[in-house]
This record gives sequence, C-alpha cells and structure tokens, in this order.
Amino acid sequence: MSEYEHTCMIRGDGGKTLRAILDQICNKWTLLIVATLDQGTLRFSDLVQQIPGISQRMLTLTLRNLQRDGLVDRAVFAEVPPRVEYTLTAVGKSLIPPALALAGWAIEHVPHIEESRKAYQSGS
Amino acid sequence: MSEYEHTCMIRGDGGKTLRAILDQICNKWTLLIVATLDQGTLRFSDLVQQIPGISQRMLTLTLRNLQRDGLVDRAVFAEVPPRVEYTLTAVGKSLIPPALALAGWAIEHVPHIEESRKAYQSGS
DNA sequence: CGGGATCCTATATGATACTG
DNA sequence: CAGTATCATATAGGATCCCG
Repeated sequence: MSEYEHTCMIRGDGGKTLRAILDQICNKWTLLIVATLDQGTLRFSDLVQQIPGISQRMLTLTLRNLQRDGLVDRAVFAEVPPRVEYTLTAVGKSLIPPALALAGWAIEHVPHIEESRKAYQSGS
Repeated sequence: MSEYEHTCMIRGDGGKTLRAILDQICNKWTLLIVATLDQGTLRFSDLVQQIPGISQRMLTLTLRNLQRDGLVDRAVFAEVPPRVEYTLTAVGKSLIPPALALAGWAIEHVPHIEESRKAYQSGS
C-alpha cells in the first residue's frame, strides 16, 4: 500500500530541489494566472479583470517570474496605447495536469477537512 | 489541446477554496512531513532526525495543522519518557499521489527552468 | 495601457531557552 | 522526549502614486 519507493521524489535532496520549484508555484497567484492563461493569449488588462483581487504589482511580479522560468511568453507591441500579450509556453501548459490533480484532491477533501477542523476545535 | 473546461477547478470561486487548502499544503514543511510519514508511524524525534533543517517549533506547528485537518493521527502514550507517534490517515495518504505528480513535474522541468533563468539573466 | 518605485504590514519561519 | 514560550527577522503581499 505504501508508496515509499516513490516519495523519495519529494524527499530527494532533503526536499530542496522540489521546494525551490514549489515556492514559485504555490504562491498566491501563480496557479491562478496559469489556469487563466489556459484560455489562450491574454493582455495584461485581461488578466487584471479575470483574476479577482490581484494587484497590478503582484500580477507584474508573478508574470515576470513565470516568464523568467519559461512558463509564459511575453509579447510587446509597439503601439499607442501599448499592448502586451501573455501566452503559456509548452512547459507552462504542462503544469496544468499536475495542478489539476492537486486541485482535484483539494476540492474532493474540502468537506472532510472542514469537518475535521470543527471536531478539532470542539476537542480543544 | 486546451484543458480550459477543467481549469475551472482551479479558478473556481476565484481560487479561494483551492488556495485555502493549498496554503496549508505548500508551506515549507507539510509535503516533506507527509512524504516522510509515508514510511509508516514515526515518533516526533524520528521526524526531527529524518527531516534535515526542521526546527522543533515548525515541526510541532505543522503537525498540529495536519492533525487539525485530519491528515495525521497523533497518539500519546503515558510513559516515562513520553512517547508520541504520528501516522498518516487515509486522507493524508491520499495526498501523496497528486503531490508526486507535482514533484514529478518539478523534477522533470528543473533543467529547462534553470536554462530559462540563465537566458533571462543574460537577456536583462 | 502597462507597468515601475516606494512605503507599509502581516505572517511565516528561525533561534534559543525552558518544562512536565 | 516532546513539546511551549519568547524574541527576532525575512519576505510576501498590498496600497498608492507616478511615468513613457
């Protein structure tokens, strides 16, 4: 039943490699931006509108990181007013299935987790 | 090619539900602890030894959260010296496959990401 | 329109010392 | 052994204003 032979992928080098990547992915906005860009190419203002609550600052920062890591392409058009379009790269798209796996797990277990939290509260 | 129909799982309610759970999972130690506990039942001191760099404080805090969320069982034995054993619950174990999926993605793309970072640096 | 620059706060994490 | 308590710090994230 145990998957111990495989969890070395997580524990690996003490989890360093994995966590370095995970830190980039599991911040507040990355998955949301990637999931939104799965629709296709979008402009900066499109992303602001479609991602509720994100600030310009965090959108810019997160997009820069995604671009730096090669998950997103950034195309600037020399027009007035300026136009900048963002598109998922192949690597960016490849992140979606594992992200969905985690999202599926989370959504599937939300009821159990919330129940457990209530029981824990009343217990202590 | 697009998985847009499915990414609503991520975007859902603006990502709120997913991120509430993700915040618990993607902190510095949670996945490492869960992966370590996949071996089976372990004592507090076992975890300290097997997880390099973790402090007693963070191990305690993270274990409490996992226990509260029903991912880990905590068993206290009234002995001297005290013995406390931690075990993954079924829900806790169920987190491992999606975690492995993400870990697999990360490890598979580390080379590409590092390459992209170097290119980004020299570009700017 | 698409940011950059600046300031600010909350929180996660760490170090250390103490205890039943 | 398995924590708790306290203090300190780094950083993520947010608010606001300005610019080409």
